[in-house]
Amino acid sequence: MRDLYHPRLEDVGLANVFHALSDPVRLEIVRVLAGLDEIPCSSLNAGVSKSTMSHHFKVLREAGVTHTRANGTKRMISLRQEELEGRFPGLLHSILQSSKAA
Amino acid sequence: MRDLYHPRLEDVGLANVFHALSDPVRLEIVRVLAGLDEIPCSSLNAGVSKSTMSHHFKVLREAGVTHTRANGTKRMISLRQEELEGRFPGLLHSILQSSKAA
DNA sequence: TCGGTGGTTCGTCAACCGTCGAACTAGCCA
DNA sequence: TGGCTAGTTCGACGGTTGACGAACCACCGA
Repeated sequence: MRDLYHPRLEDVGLANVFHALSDPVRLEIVRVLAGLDEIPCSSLNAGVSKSTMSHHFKVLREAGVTHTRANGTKRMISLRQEELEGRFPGLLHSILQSSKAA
Repeated sequence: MRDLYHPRLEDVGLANVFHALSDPVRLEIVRVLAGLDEIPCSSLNAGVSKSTMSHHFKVLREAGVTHTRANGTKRMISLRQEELEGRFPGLLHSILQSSKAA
């Protein structure tokens, strides 16, 4: 397993974040992650294969949306909530509100 | 020229909106449109060909983000600001804030 | 009626996306 | 060591995207 690249949030563009959120599977991941602190990747299941999930985790991570950390054989994933708030104030909150409504 | 399809906003998913905003050209269009009431399409120029602009206008329109209306030989385009606010409260505002910051 | 203007549509292209299964890797525990 | 579990990587696939130019269409004004 390679190194886990996490971009600095100041290097992330808004369009990149939107791209990461433009897939229903990834949007659902973010929705579930909200509020929770840090959960193992394995506890997320969107009905797609694990290689596909791995791909989606990578997209979210490289867009600066999530943080992933190795913990034994597991990966712990979390939202970069505070950092996102600093970079794009109010955005995440309204996304979560909107996804709740939809 | 065909009819201009505008979806009902209740039929639009959040992922569709994000997809529409995941392209820098379209994000810029939305940014310019914000605050302005209604402007002719021709006054927007993002450095791409007019067929490409037409394509982007269509994507935004079909994602429920903008409204387009024929006016003589011109097309008038506007943000569906109030409707979007009703469907996804706070979202557009934070998008505009974030795009201003970025 | 004819030309110009403003947009759309079409066909094409290369690039990218989401998905999968198969193969692989890394850590844990017996 | 050997097997189990969790996840990544790779290669392939079918579909979508963003871009362009060429052709077309609709309206306006002369």
